[in-house]
Amino acid sequence: MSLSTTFHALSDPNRQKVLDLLKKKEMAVSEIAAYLNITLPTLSHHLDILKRANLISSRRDGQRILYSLNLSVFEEVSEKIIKFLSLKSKKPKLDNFED
Amino acid sequence: MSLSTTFHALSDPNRQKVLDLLKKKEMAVSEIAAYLNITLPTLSHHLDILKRANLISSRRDGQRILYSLNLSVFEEVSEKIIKFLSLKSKKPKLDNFED
DNA sequence: TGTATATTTAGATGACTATCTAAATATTAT
DNA sequence: ATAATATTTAGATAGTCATCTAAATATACA
Repeated sequence: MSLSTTFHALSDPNRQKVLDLLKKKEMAVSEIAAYLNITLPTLSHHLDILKRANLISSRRDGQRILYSLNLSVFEEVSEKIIKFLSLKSKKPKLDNFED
Repeated sequence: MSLSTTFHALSDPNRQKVLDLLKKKEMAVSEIAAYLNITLPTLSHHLDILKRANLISSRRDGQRILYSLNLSVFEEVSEKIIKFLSLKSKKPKLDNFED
């Protein structure tokens, strides 16, 4: 997953809210929706983007589908971003950019 | 500046390269261009986006325009992003999102 | 003053985004 | 089986994005 894909996934306020919610606990779609002013299809779309960015996962529980943060991936990604933001990095290997 | 604006500014690989270059030193547009496979107008556009996100500044030096990282802002922004990425954050005040 | 160099602005294009309503799918309960 | 609940998919729309070429602006040099 490229840094750009990750940054893009994080660049929408509704997706940021979703992640903030899922940091606390696993949640069903309609439960998440209660915190956002968007329709369920739109939320579904955002969840799909976060899923493709590998930041969250889902599992079915009866009628509901529960979404949760991909903890380990999220941490990896955070590391990567922090490294990118770091000013002390000596050799930015420009040719090695994934993008 | 909202987190979304910042994430968006960071979500393009060419802009990431520009920032990585400017972390090292102040650079003229054509100097930066040498590292990227885009035309000067496109680079100019990216510089404008980074500038609007308050991540970089420019000053004229003769014919050239030198771009540099807004060090203090860049650090502030990094802090903000790191806080957002932090899993230990207790109370994500969802209603207080800038976005 | 005219020419070369550096950068930005204007205008266009095709791709992608967030959003919606309506319809489809899947599960549970009666 | 039928109805209710939960979520996703389909299809449309208006807006934004990265990119380009061509033209404009600004500075320096001869």
